[in-house]
Amino acid sequence: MATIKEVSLLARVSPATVSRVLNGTTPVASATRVRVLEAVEALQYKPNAFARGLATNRSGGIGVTVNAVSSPFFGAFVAGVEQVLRPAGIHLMLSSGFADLANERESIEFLLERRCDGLIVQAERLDDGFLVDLVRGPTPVVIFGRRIAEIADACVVTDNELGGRLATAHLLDHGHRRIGHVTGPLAFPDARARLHGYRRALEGAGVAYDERYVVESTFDEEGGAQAAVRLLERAPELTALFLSNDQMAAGAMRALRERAIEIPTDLSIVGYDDVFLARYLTPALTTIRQPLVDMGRTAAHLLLGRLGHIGEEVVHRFDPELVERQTVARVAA
Amino acid sequence: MATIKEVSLLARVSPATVSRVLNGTTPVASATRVRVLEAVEALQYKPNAFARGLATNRSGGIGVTVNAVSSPFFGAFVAGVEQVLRPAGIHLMLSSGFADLANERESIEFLLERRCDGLIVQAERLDDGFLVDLVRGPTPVVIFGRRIAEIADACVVTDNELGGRLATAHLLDHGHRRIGHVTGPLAFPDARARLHGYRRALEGAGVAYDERYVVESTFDEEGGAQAAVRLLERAPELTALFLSNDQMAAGAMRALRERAIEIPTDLSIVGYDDVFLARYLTPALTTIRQPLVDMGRTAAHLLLGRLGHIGEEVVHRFDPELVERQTVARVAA
DNA sequence: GCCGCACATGAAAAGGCTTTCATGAAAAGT
DNA sequence: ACTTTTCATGAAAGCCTTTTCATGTGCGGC
Repeated sequence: MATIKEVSLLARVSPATVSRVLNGTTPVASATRVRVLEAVEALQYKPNAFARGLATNRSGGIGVTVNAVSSPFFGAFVAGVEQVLRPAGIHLMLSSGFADLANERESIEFLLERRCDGLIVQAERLDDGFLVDLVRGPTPVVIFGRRIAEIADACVVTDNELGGRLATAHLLDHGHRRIGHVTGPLAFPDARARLHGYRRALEGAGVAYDERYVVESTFDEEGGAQAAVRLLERAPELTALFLSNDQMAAGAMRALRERAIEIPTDLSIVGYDDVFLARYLTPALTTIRQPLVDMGRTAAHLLLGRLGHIGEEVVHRFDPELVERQTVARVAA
Repeated sequence: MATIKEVSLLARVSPATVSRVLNGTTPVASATRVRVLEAVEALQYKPNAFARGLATNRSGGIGVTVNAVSSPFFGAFVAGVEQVLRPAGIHLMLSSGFADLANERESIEFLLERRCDGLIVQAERLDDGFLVDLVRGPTPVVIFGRRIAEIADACVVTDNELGGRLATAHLLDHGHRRIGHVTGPLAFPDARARLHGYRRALEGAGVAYDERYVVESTFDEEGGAQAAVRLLERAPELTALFLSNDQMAAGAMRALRERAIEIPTDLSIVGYDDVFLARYLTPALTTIRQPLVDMGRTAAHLLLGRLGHIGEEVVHRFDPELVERQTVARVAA
């Protein structure tokens, strides 16, 4: 593989000049510039990323941590990130935290050691303090999917409370008054915000919040199934259920079907996330969509800004929206 | 950030010795070793990846290209890869090709320029010749999901023909004789192999292959929907359909439901891939599963082997298996 | 027609690590 | 006890860029 020196020899200039041509740092006489470019072409010269990194202390790569590469979220989000970073010549270094505290921390340290120029972090378990320190540290960081007040302008989030309100309001609009809610683990801010939105929507409609109608569970199918069953045993008068994510909703739907509860005739359901599968459930799931691709793009733009590239104006908080499908029925008022 | 020199000063040794301790390249007297390690600890020293790369010409990272990060495939596969690479201290550099020829080539070149130590490539569009050259080039490469005879030991694949046979045999076993097949674009070797399996299974069961029963389409829902409709118009006597992937099957199911064709009563369906959504379709889709996580792990192991790490014995060709759910009904013989 | 300037370019240092080669001390052999 | 070998360690070169500083050329201004 050719080095800058060989190029400089062929072009009869110094290595410094080659560097200048390639990086555009200093004007170079156009005659010499062409000579250099020809030499580069002839030798198929590609700058050595290590040497460049050593000299500039920048890597041209940014790190991305996600809770789980295999989560359905992840794909759309990373696709968005890549869409903007790739044209900027920046590559992605990937590491997943598998929703485990130690692992998430390790992922980040791993990436940091690799001296990436910036970091996009989607963390579920790490506490706010850690993230605040991280953002205030030397490496530019943007936090995805979590809003932390002290570092709000490093965060790209959706308004989970709004989402919770939308979901609940949709049910209220359809005449439901006894609406249950299965939250995710309340350790997750997302789950808390959605719950809060649920509560506010109810109160806004003059429906009293009843804590018997709320149950906390895990963010997976099994969690949704069990919680739904438990909730209906405890409060059979419920006419609708809002679940804190689509997987949970899917689990609930299955469990209820097994118990011969018709959806939406007997019970209406709203999920959250508009994950791929929502469309495929039967009946198709009414849910709340987060604009993941856009959020990925935004996170990337934000990071570019922090890296000193010309920053676009950027929205930090995205509004989720309701996607109406077939799991909500109207109920007599 | 501390450098090796500062460590060496603190430990009262030369930088060379520090390097030796850290890399274990040369034995070091245990007394000095402890001193060095203590100094490393005290200064929180992390070797500079650039300098190291420059000196060794290795990056400690491997590149992964996939056709689309957002494909449901991708997550499971990458998770497998990461499971083995991460403990080896190797990081992933990611680039997606978006199933576009120019893009795929570019992805690979991008990664190569970044001097990654190895490459795991899942390419859909690139021709065999390119991949052969790539594998024979200086950088270790393993090819995922595609078998090329000349470089078979760099390939990790499933036996798509076997998969096609399994799907078809399952239908035959259930008494079906008039079985349609919607193939993916025949430009894809996977699609060809599945078709071939379908054909062999039929012939093995003494059922004549009828090309009116086969239609080529795209690997997405729309493709599946249109092809299924077309096929049934052309050959209403069909009692079963084997589709070359799950997305297609999902599309077909939806289109058929709209035409009041009951599944599996009126028509049985088998998909391929056992993508996440297969479980969630109603009725749940009977399909062929590929062990993606295992394949990812294997690809990673294989690459490690080529990188000179102790290589585990490795299986290159995985057997897919049938996952029986609810879209196949028995038919009177 | 001379001085000072701008401008293009080169020389060289710096960046942090690995690795080869050399050296000195200790261990083994006679 | 003296030479030979082994072993631990240090000195220094090399990896390839970028970037600062210096130099030389040609030009405009007086």
